[in-house]
Amino acid sequence: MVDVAQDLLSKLVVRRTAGVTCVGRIVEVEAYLAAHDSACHAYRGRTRKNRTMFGSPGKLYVYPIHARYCMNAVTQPVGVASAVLIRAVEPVAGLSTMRERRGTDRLLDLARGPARLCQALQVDRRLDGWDLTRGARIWIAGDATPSPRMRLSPRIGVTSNQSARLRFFVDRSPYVSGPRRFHSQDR
DNA sequence: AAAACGATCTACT
DNA sequence: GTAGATCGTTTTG
Repeated sequence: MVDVAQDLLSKLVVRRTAGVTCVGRIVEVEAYLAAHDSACHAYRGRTRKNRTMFGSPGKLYVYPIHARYCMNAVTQPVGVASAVLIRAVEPVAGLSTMRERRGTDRLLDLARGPARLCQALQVDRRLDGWDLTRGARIWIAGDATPSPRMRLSPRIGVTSNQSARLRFFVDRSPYVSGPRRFHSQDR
């Protein structure tokens, strides 16, 4: 699970909408660990809102927060409600479209933050439950980029289980949201 | 039907 | 660094 989160770092999120393809390199993620993690949306059991997390792996879990949306990849077998929150990507392609959607020209503000990147990639709740392995609309792609140096820290914005270091981010990337200080070892 | 709640963002010192 | 805005969704009466 943690290894899945770490493996997502430096992979690409590809988002295809009518006539436009936007791509971002993942530079920051957080892991949420089902039953053992009081900060996980699924901690208190299955509901309509978190049902995607309880489903099969490889699905997109989109949830609303503070009038915005954030996206996760479901990672574990059916019934184990773990997911990886994608917190920030480095814009790689489709930048002009991302600027339009975000309403800013500032490169660093395009996709630095979980709700910002959803806005830049035009992801909302209609994509909740989408199959990321389908290779359409939105999916994850690898590339030949060598594994970056990775840092760990507590997760951002959670009010419980703050001692867990389940935030992973690319060392020295300017596209990481929140504090870039780290509390632990690299990979 | 009303109120409360955020895994946040923006603008401003 | 932080106060205030924000609004879709869930929870409560």
